[in-house]
Amino acid sequence: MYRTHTCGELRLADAGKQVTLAGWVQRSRDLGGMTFIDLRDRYGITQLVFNMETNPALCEQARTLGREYVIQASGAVTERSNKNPKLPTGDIEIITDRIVVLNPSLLPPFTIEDETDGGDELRMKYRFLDLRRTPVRKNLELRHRMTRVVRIYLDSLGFIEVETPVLVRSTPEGARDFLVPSRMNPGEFYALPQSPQTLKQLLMVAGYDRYYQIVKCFRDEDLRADRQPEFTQIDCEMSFVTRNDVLETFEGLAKYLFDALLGIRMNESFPRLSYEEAMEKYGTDKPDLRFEMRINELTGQLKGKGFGVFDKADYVGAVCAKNYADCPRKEMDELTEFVRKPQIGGNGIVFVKYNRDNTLKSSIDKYYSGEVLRSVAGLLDAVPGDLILIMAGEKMNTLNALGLLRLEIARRLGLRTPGLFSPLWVVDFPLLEWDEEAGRFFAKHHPFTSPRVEDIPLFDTDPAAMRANAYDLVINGIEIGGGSIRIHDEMLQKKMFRALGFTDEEARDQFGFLMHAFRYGAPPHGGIAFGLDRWVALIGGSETIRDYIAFPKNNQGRDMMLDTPSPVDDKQLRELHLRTEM
RNA sequence: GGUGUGGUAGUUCAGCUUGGUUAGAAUACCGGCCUGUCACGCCGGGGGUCGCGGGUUCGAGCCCCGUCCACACCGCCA
Repeated sequence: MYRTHTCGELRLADAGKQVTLAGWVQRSRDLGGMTFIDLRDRYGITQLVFNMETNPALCEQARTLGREYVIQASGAVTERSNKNPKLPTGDIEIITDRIVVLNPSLLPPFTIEDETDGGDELRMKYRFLDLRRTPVRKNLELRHRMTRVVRIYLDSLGFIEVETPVLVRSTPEGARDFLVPSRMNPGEFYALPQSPQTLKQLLMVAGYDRYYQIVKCFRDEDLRADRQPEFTQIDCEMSFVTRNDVLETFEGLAKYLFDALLGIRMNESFPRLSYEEAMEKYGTDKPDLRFEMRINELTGQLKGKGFGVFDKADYVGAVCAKNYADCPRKEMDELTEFVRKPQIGGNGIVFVKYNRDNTLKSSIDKYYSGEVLRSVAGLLDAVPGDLILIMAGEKMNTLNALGLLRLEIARRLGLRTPGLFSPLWVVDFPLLEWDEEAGRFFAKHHPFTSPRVEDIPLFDTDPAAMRANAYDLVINGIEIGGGSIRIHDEMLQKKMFRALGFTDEEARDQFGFLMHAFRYGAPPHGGIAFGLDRWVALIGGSETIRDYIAFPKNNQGRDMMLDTPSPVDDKQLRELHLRTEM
């Protein structure tokens, strides 16, 4: 037995016990006559003490221990004369009588502290050392508690977890697939699943009416702070349910999670916003509702009054920043620069200050009467002290720019309150999206999403106007999950594939297994999938999911620690029929 | 594919605006002193291909061009 206790559990009540601890040397303090060593493991830190007077040989040995040496120490738990209130074990120390070096350590390239001196790159390369740090460990512990809570909740509702294969069939729709060559089937490939979508639908056909799986998914697309090529979904599907059944079931999951992990009670029902409403009011399909600052359309009020920029515009809209009328010139310039960035593509901003003396001041005063501006202020619920920011241009571009401007102002004014969570459902997404480049429609969600029943006739007249039985859970401006009521009828599924430009043969080729299954009694069904990494990062207070993944990939999709992707032997390539010449 | 920021001691950074003596700080590391520290303290020390390549110049960490790498974002992500 290497240890009798962990480094985090001994208290004053344990004083007098003879114990053996094992762990890593966090730090040592050599005071000459005596030496202290902080011994660390997953559970905490316990102080070892060595005295030159009572045991000089051992004290000398303790001085030779370097950072991150793995040691075993035995001794008596003793009440400290100088207690450390910052440490749970700070009332006691171990008067050590024996140490064994289990393994020495090279000097770590960065400090193993809560606030490390190591940069991101180095920490990723030495992730096994970074994982020793308390903040990183706490992130993984949070992730563990979260998956546990998810399983408890879904199990209580009769969901069963079913594993689906990782080697599946490549599909043309959606993200780029990771491909796996088949040795036994020359020239043919498996694909890693982008999600278990069709498999869970087949489980519904099989009658497993409440399924879930905490499952790795793979997408070969460029990375972001909140996107990794392999990530984890909480994947769920139910049979004999309406959209409302699904939303209520998983609103329950969200509430249960926030309560269990953060002690936050969400008593109100989550607001439900249509996609159209979200776009009109917030300029995005994933609005941050921690603050208001809605977008208001002003096209009717401001267009056609002689101000060229607005007259030419397809759309004029504005947001009202509360208590921001004192915004200095420099900040107004920065905001203008912000919307003009190529990624945003705004033309500029017209600022209207609602001064505290009740006057309105803007650069467009000469084009608009006081009454017009005052009515605009009224429409925006502006009061003295507020700042109105107006943008104009093509409608969707301008809404998008106003949406980003809204977030930027909120960031500057500190309105995106950490620790506050504002969830909502966004519903009624468009079913299809026209792709100019490909010259055809693509499914906005995926090709198995059902259209709203009343919109089905539009398949033949106006596909772009069709709304889907799809929904997203959005919290604080982050898309946490999404799903839909699926198509369970072969004919409707065929119609959908035709709308996406598939011939019947192509559809049968790619998704024949699903369409075929629909002929054998497919129940009405629907479901949802949540991004576990994003959700745990949100709860942990970060927007970087890497912090919550034990071994993440970098921007280029590389694992810096394993140093992979990497070349492979010609022999392997030949076996896989990827190389024929010798 | 594109835009931006960065790359200088083991590490995190300053120095670059305005080119000019031996490239600094903190921390880590090493040595010495120290019996109640807990971010111990004090004294001393070692440590640099200024990412890489080219150019301008009497002279480049600093200016210019190219390139590689990291991070953030756009495209992309059903």
